Amino acid sequence: MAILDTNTSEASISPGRDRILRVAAELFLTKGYAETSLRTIAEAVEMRPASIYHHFESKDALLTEILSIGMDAVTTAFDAVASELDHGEASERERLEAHVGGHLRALFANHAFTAAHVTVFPFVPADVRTAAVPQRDAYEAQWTDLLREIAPALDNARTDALRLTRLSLFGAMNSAVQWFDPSEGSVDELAANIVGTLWNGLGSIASGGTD
Amino acid sequence: MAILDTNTSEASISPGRDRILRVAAELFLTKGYAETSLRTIAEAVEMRPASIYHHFESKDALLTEILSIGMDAVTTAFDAVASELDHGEASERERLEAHVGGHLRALFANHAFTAAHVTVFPFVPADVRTAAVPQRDAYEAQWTDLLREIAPALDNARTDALRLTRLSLFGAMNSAVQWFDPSEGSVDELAANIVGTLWNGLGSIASGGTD
DNA sequence: TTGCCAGCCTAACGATCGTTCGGTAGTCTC
DNA sequence: GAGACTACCGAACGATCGTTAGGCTGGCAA
Repeated sequence: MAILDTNTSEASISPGRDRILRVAAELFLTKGYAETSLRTIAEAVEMRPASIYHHFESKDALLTEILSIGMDAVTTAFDAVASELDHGEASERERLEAHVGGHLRALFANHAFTAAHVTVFPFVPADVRTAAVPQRDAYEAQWTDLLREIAPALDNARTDALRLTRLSLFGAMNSAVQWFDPSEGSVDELAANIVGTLWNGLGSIASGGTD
Repeated sequence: MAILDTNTSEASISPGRDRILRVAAELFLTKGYAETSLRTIAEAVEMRPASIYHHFESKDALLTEILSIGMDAVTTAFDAVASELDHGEASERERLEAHVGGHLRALFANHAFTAAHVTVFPFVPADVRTAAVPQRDAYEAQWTDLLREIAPALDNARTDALRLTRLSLFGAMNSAVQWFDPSEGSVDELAANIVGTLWNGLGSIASGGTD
């Protein structure tokens, strides 16, 4: 899956450009956007600051593309899982687990790009944020629809249960990026684990019975 | 509950100082730490930049105190709930709901101070971060212990279920700060809602049965 | 009345920021 | 081999950053 050549009509893969994107995404993720200077990025890719402007219009444009790549990765993963599921007859739980697995795989495969979305997004310049919002909202809507299909009873405007469930799920999935090491454990196992927790609930294993 | 006079041995409440803390916390939360200049803070409190240095040693020191106030607020809330629960005989679910309510109340009462912890923390300067880590870890441990007591079966090192549950719960609680309006709905209802979702699980209301 | 100090000020410091201008090597085309 | 283009560079621009030095002012203590 070619994640790095977003909105490039031709397959014009520039090693320098890609390197900048990858390194900058990593730095933005770990240090923050404002905290990462173009000189830091340039040093990390063994270039001079001015050279970055040959590939990107501005620092903001660089960030915008990084965020877009990240959303593309998870959106593509979601669609791929959805079309796979179309063929068979999967249970609700299996559907959910498949999508969680897809999200997690995209998360770890494009680590810095997708994770940057989680941590950096609240603080990016207003222009960059508004540019990224539609893509984010669309992905969010895909999950909302999925959860609504799986558990229609959640869709109660008064209690916001659907929203809460989605947020809990995203919280669990996205925070995994900060502690789970895919080289040590299987991502599928992690997905099964997350869905299991969400599916069965705490009540089923509480020490004092099921209330 | 006097949240604002942390580590001040005497009750020396300075209006100017408190104002700076409150406004800075709000700005750090919404715009980010590096993105918020001392001149912006000064303007917001109707002072000159230099005046801030009469109250705080540096920008980092200001942030350090803000983070500390935030952790104090939730820790104090947790302890208060715990000592209240000591008297009666609460069920597991009631205990959990009481603590979630306590966390949420502290979250909304000291909005900017506690919420700053959630969004800003990953990017704060290294010195500030290491200073804040012990307080954070201690609060995290309180919740881990609580969840372990409520559902000992979660404590399985292989599957990380305990960790996942805590992260899901924190994800749901802390993200509430970004969309829940305490003037429109009751925080207790929100707590009951969050715990209800976590307790019963998705399986109990899935459209296709309980798997 | 004098002295002190908290609280805030003006003015400026050096450092660092994103960005731009005018190049120079190498490669490819005709 | 002339011209064009890609990829990069050195050097500098103005703006903004956190921070500091030194001064003013009003109220409280002696």
